[in-house]
Amino acid sequence: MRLPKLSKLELQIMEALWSGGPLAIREIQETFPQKGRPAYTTVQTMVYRLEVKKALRRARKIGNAHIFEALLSRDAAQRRLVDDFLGMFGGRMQPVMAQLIEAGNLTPKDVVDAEKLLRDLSKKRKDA
Amino acid sequence: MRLPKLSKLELQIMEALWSGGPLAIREIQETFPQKGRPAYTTVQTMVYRLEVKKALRRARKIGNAHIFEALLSRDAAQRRLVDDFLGMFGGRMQPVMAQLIEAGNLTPKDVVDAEKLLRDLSKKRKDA
DNA sequence: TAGCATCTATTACGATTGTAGGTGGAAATA
DNA sequence: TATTTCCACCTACAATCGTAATAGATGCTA
Repeated sequence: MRLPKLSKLELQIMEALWSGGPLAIREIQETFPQKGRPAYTTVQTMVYRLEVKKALRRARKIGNAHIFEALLSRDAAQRRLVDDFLGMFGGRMQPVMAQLIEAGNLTPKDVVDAEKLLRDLSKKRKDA
Repeated sequence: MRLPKLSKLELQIMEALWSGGPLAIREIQETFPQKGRPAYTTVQTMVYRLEVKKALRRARKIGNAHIFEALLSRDAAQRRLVDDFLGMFGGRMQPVMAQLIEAGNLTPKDVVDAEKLLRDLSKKRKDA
């Protein structure tokens, strides 16, 4: 399981750790908007499961509370996400782009940004 | 359940109907590559579940075999897919594009195609 | 120190997904 | 017609996910 598959809720928990550094369960729970915030033990369960998947680990303890930190990087998790998503489209990029554009998810600005990113990237690769 | 969520296998079954027209279970099963092809009854189970979700229906009968046809359009299904996917990224397009580019899934040609699509689309919208 | 608040650890349960076996009936074929 | 093949329908089961309750341990506070 080199790149574990994470569900949406698991992703949200990882996001808390990625952007907020090592956190306790309670702190992770509080990163969710009050409206519809999952119960403490729900977050706890998911954290334990993420631990089993080696996506995070117990870094240290404060009082009797464990502090968890991400093991899996945001980038790796998102790579897996993208791969699965492309798999849903038969691995072909074209229909994905078409869908994004048709549905209005992809704006002209996004495309311009993408071009710039591509340019920067190919430059970096040449330099390296 | 206006736009039902479909799993990967369900998607593949729908894909068979979208591209192959109304089909019997056996025919759907045979659209899968021999290597790793799911059992007949596996396909059957998924078809029944898609029926419950109103993603397809029994169109007619040939002999004692039912012929199924898609009710849900490919476009609608993919829209749902994209929405869920974006939801995983917090609904922001930017990190998605960044990820696609970093991972090499999005090539310069894809971006050029995207531009053309965007132009055509804005033209069509103006005309309409 | 007694009690309240907070954590941990364990257990449970329904829904969804992928997987498929078994049984009985219908159709094609020998 | 007898037999083989195919199909429909029902049932089952393990894994994952979201949800959370409960019980027991620990730590803070009056």
